[in-house]
Amino acid sequence: MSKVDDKRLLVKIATLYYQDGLKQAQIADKLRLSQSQVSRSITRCLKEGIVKINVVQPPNVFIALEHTIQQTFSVPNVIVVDVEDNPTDHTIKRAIGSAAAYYLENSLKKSDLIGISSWSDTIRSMVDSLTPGKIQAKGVIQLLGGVGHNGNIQATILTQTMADILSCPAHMLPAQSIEQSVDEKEKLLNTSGVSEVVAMFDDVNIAIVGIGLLEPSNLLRNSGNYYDKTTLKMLADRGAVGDISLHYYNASGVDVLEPSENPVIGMTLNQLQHCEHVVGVAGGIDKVEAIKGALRGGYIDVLITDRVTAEAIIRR
Amino acid sequence: MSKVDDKRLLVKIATLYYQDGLKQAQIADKLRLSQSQVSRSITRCLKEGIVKINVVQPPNVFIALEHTIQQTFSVPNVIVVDVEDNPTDHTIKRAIGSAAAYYLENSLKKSDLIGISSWSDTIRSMVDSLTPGKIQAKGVIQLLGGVGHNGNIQATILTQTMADILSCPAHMLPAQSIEQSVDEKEKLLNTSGVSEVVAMFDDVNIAIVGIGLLEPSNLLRNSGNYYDKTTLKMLADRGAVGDISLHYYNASGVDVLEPSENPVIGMTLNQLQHCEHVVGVAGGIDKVEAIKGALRGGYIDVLITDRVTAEAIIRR
DNA sequence: TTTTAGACTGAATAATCATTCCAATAAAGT
DNA sequence: ACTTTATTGGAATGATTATTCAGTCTAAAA
Repeated sequence: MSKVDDKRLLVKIATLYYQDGLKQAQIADKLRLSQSQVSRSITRCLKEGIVKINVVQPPNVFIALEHTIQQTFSVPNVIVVDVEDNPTDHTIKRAIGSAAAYYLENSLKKSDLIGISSWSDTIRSMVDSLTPGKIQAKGVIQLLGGVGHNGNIQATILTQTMADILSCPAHMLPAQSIEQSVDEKEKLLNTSGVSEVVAMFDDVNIAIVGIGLLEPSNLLRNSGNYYDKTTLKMLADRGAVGDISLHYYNASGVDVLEPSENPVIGMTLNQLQHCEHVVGVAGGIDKVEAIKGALRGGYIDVLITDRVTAEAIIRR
Repeated sequence: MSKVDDKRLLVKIATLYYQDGLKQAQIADKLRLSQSQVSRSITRCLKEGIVKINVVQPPNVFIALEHTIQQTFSVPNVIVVDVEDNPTDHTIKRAIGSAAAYYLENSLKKSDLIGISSWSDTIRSMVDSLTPGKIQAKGVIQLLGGVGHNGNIQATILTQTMADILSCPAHMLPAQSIEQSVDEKEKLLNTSGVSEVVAMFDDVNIAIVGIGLLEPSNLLRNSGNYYDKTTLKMLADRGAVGDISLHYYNASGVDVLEPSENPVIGMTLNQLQHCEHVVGVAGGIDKVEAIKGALRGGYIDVLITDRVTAEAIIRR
């Protein structure tokens, strides 16, 4: 059989298969071949470029960018949303929040126990974008203390709102974010109300976390729940580039504090690494190094960010 | 939630499946979906044209056939595509459309102004096979009126779709195909909207035209844009064997109507002869005489047809 | 409000496809 | 001429994908 005839046969098979939608068995029957031959021929068509499959990339969808980040940092999934070229902080948070809401609404299972790190504007924006009643969860649990001594209840409200939207119980963490001392923390960890919630951390399926800078976010600053200048200086000296739930890590993603020196009540970085599914939401040029650190630390399973930040992440 | 997010997910799934070769189960796992969802999404991608599968007809399989037609009719180029022995009309149109798309994608320059005669199933099929974003053009212009009195906008849509695929402006011809009378036509030719477009006909580099029978095509019949019985009879009496853009010619390829009796707004046969590059797409045994006429008239620079029709063309 | 039709979902299963295995044949080397 | 090695074909099998089904939810209609 000549090479041309061979090729013609391949084209014929490919046409019948892809254009006419025949099953391999039908084609085999028609052309007096075995089904396996047809299967092999189709494979060959793909390899030899007789059949071309292309995925049309609509503008403002950035699969390639996502792919690059996934490869570079070994993150299972990255979602990049479109923003204009000089986005405001607010625009970014809205875009990411909306994408995160979409992601959650399409992937949440009723049996999921969701943990949220409550001091993030982006997560707040996500909650705003969620459609109440559309999906359910098993529960929402606060991954970081949020009842400030100065009567701040923002974080609690966020958790409760989300639980309402998902028609499930909310589990609050009745503690400050940062306790006075490690001793204080230990004591609190043994009080009822705190201990039950902390014990649930290991059951959290999905953790939704923001990624923060050394500089505290607006929400945090207003709450008074953040480290004092001296400690911040110390963290900076140890190379901290960002935080997740107030646990600071360096450029390689390593926690800069020993457990014994950490006064924060909340899910630890170590626990996060063992959590089944961690969704990290963060965007903005200033957060690039913080995000990279989080990725390197292997804390994130899905990164949701904006185009401009994503482009900055892959630039060295 | 938003349409963009929805599409983004589809594109991502399609990319992972077709480009990265992941199994549906792996994708489901990665994106936290069920395998069924992934399968259904892929089907949707195919249906919505997010994924395009093209079977490339290897060129020059029928060199002898092509060569004979070129010699016999002095056509610069003939492309013959393979079809089975008793092809359905639909099969033929798809095969030719796909070959035409391939031809276009490999020969179009960014500076080309493309004219399409909009009432052809084959051209529609070609447009379906084009991959959006793969190539660009300067513009797409409608060579034949397409706004029917009965609200028909098919032709307009085809032009617009093609322009979108080629990322270029579309130039519509806001007129019916066949006007009430020659007077009516003259009047319309002077209205703005029509005159600008008609003036561009001479700048068209590449005209893509179907070749029609005296009997109107399905598309035309449905639109109501065709001659009445009496006129058709008259055309037949004058020996009309086929048409290009509703301009009818006889077996020798000579226009059967004087300019003064022609109520059609669109590129004339004379203009077509002077057009740099005319691609004629047509197939089917019933079209043999119409195709021969078009070839004899010297209207076609590239004929794209199917094997069975080609064989019939060279049989006397 | 209740009803009904339609649209989704995921689990299970049916259908389809890819691959393995082995025998047969052909090509190349000794 | 006779191995040896490579290639090919097809049945059986294992893997993957599409579809069905039963249940849930939504939204329109009564």
